Amino acid sequence: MRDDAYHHGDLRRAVMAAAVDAIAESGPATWSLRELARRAGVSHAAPAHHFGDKAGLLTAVAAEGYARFADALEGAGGDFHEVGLAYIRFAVDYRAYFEVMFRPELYRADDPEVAAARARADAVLVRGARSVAPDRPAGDLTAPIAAWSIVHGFAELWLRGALPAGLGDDPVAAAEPVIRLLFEKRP
Amino acid sequence: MRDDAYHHGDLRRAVMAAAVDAIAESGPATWSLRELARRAGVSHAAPAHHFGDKAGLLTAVAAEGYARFADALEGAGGDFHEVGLAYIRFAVDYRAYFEVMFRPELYRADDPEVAAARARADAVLVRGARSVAPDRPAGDLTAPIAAWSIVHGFAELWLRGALPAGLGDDPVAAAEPVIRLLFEKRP
DNA sequence: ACGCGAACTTGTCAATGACAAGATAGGATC
DNA sequence: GATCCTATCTTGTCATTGACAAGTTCGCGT
Repeated sequence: MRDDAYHHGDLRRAVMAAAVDAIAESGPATWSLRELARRAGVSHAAPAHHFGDKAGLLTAVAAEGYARFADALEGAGGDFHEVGLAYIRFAVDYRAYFEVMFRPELYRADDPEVAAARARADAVLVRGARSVAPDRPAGDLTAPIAAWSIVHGFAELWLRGALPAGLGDDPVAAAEPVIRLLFEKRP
Repeated sequence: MRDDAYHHGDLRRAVMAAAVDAIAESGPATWSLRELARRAGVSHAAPAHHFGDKAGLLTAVAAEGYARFADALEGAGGDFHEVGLAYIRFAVDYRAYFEVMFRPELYRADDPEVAAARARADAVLVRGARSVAPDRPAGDLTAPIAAWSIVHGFAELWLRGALPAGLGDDPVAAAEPVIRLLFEKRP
């Protein structure tokens, strides 16, 4: 509100945004709470009030990440081909969230808000992955796991810069034929 | 050698082993150089002599990891089905190495020793992955990337504990049908 | 015997995460 | 309008850490 405000106005959101920026720039371990506080123009202990400690901040990031992730997957349609592309698009567009989400040692994975959003995302994956191999029995998790693995692996490898050059700069386009390989009709 | 030895004897190896243990226990960020020094019974600055700084130690871990990784893949036979299972077996058995290797922001990825071992592993992957879709032209990277993605994704998800229960406790056995799904003959 | 370099120690500094205790604002209640 | 009250933020402090500098010890070659 005011420049010299004792109350920042929306410190929680400001610190989270700064954290996401910092993580996207250089990973989830190169910044400090104190640096985020400086960026937000508050004292070094102000973030602790909202998040408790560093793990608390990362828990909040993971919770928001899983919520956005579930939204993205739910909005992608029932076919896994599209769910898979949405998975990869999320990983690239919301890289910071994605990197935190799949590093449970960084935050409190048993946080109820995190668990709920994560369950929502998992449901989309299991449901959508049936289309990979519709002939398999319902209890067989082979196809969902194969589908999940291939999109997750592609996303991780892309983010790490491990994939060979020559794929272009659009990860979703590059992933499209890769995912299709798993979907091709079988005899 | 001697208990009160000024020279530890093999500090480099001792610190590396302690680091690998610590990383396997609780990730690549929860320990400190000083703690490793304490475990090895040396002063807080002794590790720096061998590794320079923390990134130097992690670079050494990554280099040794990639070397062992390349050995494991090369010894798995030419068929990608077996290479893929070896990939997953390595990720689980040498979890600490694997987790560092695929986190280039933690170490100096341009280190020549790292780059050489990594190139060796990449070669096995590209060569072996041809068997996934032998009908594709040689320059087409779709099949290698699909194969790499599915095993890497499975390994990551397994390590993170993200996969549903009910798969048993043997990741290699659990991965076997998943990988086969990608290999099934197509019309 | 001697030097010389590698291996390790001691000492120090700024930065950090965590915590405790105090200050302030802005609304609720009377 | 005065008073309280609670969320929000500050100031101050402590142990720990990574990094660096300078000194010490060892063992090997000559």
